[in-house]
Amino acid sequence: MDKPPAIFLMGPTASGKTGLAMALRSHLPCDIVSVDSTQVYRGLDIGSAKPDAAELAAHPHRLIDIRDPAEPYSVAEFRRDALREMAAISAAGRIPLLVGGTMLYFRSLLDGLAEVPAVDPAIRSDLERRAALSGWPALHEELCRCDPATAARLHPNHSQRICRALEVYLSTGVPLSQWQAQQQATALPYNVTQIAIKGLERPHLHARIEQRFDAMLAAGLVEEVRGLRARGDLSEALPAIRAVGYRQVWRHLQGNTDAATMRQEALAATRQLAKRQLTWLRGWQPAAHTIGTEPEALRVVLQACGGMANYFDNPRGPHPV
RNA sequence: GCCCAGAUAGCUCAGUCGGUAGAGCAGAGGAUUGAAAAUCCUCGUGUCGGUGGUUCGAUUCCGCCUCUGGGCA
Repeated sequence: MDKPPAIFLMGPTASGKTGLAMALRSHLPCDIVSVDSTQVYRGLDIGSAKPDAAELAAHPHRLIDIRDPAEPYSVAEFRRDALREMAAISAAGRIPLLVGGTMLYFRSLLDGLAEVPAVDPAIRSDLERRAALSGWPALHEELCRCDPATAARLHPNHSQRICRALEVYLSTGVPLSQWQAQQQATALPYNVTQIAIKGLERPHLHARIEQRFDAMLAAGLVEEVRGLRARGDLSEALPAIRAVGYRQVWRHLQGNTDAATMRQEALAATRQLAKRQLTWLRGWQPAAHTIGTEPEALRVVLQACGGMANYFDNPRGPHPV
């Protein structure tokens, strides 16, 4: 094995990833990198199930609290940031432990991304304005003319991806499909052990989701969101405020829903998130080791990491640094 | 006790001028290349509250019963 080791710990929301990651650290010399599109935002603490201050002090997480909620983050930035953090961890002779549930982010590390130049944000707002007038199917027809390959893959109602494809073409003059075709195979320079927590029965996972959301409410989630609203510069259009839980509480604070309805909507949104994460995991390539969430899982993890057993004896790793 | 209105999918409800019914939400499955906790696609048989009656045929009309709202006592 030429490449340094790395561990991916993936799983649906509320499956116990964070706890397991922290437990792993007492057995392996690893440092945690968060793979979570919501925990990147400062001030989104309770609702994003961020580890608390004591946990973070004992187990530092990289790529948490790196963004203001008013500034959207993106996969491309994640990939860049994560590779940088992983390199730093490896250079220190430790193992990067990537933990989270944002499956597109994991995917981007495994497969790379097309190198599309940044696009002018004004183009997107213009497209959205036009969509509001004539509907996304009309813009899909337009995409058929400038990027038929991408258009063929997209349903005429698929707002977000039609918008992205059009803005890339309008901004760069080159179809998105062409940028993607030019993408070079960029193998991740790590020997990755992938672990997926997906053994939970659906009713059990739903029960955990409910229990955890009620704990979030008890911990002051509504107050947290009230504070975000009080800033005055945030809106439902931002990815941070669209996050599961935040969106529903935001609507509640606007007076659109009562507390009971807000809770039901948030629970449903969380279940749906977990379902989508499990859909990713079901077809995951290369396949990950599957584990449950109980203590025995730790043993399975360590066994799966057997290839790095030498790290137990030699914390500096198999490579001279 | 009397009067009125309801009772249809897990939930909220629509509908059938009598020919066994369909939306939204929930749920399930899927997609996923710079918003991804996002966005989008597909999937609806349920004693039409119970029971008698009219009818070729009743979830639909009529009677009674049960339950739930509301009103009057």
